[in-house]
Amino acid sequence: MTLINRCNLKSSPSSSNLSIPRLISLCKTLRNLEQIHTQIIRRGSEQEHYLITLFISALTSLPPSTTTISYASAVFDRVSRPNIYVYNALLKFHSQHSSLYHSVSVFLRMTRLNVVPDKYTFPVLVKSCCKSLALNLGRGIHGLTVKYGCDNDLYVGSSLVDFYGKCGEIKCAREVFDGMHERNEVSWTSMVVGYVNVGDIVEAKKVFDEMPKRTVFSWNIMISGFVRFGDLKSARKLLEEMPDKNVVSFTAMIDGYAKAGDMASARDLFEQCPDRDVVSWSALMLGYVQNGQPANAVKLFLEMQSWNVKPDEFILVNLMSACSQIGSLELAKRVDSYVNQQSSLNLQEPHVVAALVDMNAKCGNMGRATMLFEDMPKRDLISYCSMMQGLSIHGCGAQVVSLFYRMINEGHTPDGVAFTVILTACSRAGLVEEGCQLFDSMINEYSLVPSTDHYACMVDLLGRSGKLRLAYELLNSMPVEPHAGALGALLWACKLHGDVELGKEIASRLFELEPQNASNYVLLSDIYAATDRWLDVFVVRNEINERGIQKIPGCSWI
DNA sequence: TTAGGGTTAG
Repeated sequence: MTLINRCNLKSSPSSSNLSIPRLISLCKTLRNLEQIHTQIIRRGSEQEHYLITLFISALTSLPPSTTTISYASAVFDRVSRPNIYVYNALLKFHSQHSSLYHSVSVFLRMTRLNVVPDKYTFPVLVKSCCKSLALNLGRGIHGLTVKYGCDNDLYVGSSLVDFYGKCGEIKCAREVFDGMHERNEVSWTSMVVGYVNVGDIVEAKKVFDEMPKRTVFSWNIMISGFVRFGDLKSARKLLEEMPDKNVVSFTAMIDGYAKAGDMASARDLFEQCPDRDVVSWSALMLGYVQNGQPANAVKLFLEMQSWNVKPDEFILVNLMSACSQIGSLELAKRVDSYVNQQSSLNLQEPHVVAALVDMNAKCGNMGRATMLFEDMPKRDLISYCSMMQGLSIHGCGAQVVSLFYRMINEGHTPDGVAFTVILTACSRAGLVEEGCQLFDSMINEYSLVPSTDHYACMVDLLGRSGKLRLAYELLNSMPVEPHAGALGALLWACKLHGDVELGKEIASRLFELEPQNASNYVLLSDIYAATDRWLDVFVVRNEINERGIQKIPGCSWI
């Protein structure tokens, strides 16, 4: 039965137009709207601005898809002389569903046809610029608000404050904000968002404190602002003071505790959280994954299912990461088949496939990982990195290198992460020449600045292959102080190749950097022991005891 | 005539 029949509304051309707005307001799906559209055409109402405005607005509230974009444009294009309402409805549609290009071309078309933009035109246009961080275009539009006399409007002002703040132009945001004739909670909140965005948490708090009226939005932005800059104490204080906390407020705080590694507090707050949604479950689960508690992440997933919360792709990616950490092939198989049963999810999403590839590779099912990777209709940088990483941990260095070049040939530009993966693979497989060439191309061809991790990879690569002096020179040529990882890699190499003198020097630098890390002392004592320097062994061991350093007992999974 | 606006989170 169609919507028309269900509503028991006549569809004859003589019936009043009022029935169509009523029908449009009842539409929940694209299919419903298509039925109404048929009615509009049948009644010859395609030129009625009122109806078309309502129709495009209804399309705007549907979930985004390529079908709705072409549909909205097609409906609009049939109107011979659209008025400002129709234009504004289409602009709003584009600001939410499609690219800045669409919005701008609609705007240009309307001004060319002498349709004068009004105070409703600019907020949506500014929002489109904001989404793309199109600063110069936004500035131009700001100028046009003045030209068309809309700059004193509350909504235009608020959208500009938001726009400048999000683009990092905080001075411009403040200027617009200070010049506003009238402000409401949204204008104030946008100002707070701007300061949080540029990292000026002090000024953000000042504006927040000055706000005449705070909303749940403004409280939540301030809490997540403190969380973002690691000030958990202030965030928690605000959460306690907040009158009507919602799930977002709690989730921001849970996120903060999880990032700080305080999973006990995160869990505690999660228990107190009202109306927990999939985002709050996800925040806690990600915390468990990132803090090396994969078993708790899996347990939480099972708990979530008993609460009948539908997992989304973030939850499943977390579940797969947890599974990768556990490394159980049995669990991986179950999770793999579970994920594949989730028909509501887009399994072609690159990051979902990347997680599946990663999980299978880390749990020892390289066959399945390869199949998933090769079956992808389109491979992106992330999926390539997952596959290369998988091959790398299985020691297939040569395959990683050829995959890396295949990735480039497919038109992807390697980033810092991709180079970390490839350099690690070269190091593991002893591919010294390839590694050096790649490190060189990273700097000279791709203009990337190597991070301390990249240097650590190279030091490891050179060190393992016995080129200790080269590794040492590279270490000293680093523009920033090498971190413990790079020094530690060289110390290992010294042990491997029995270089006592270099080992001594590197160890002393490491002792300064991490005086309480027992493994550095043990490594140095091993280096001495290998060359029968037992007195030195004694001195180092003694130092461990004197400094009260706790040795972590060795353990094995085997 | 009727119609339309801006701010939060993995």
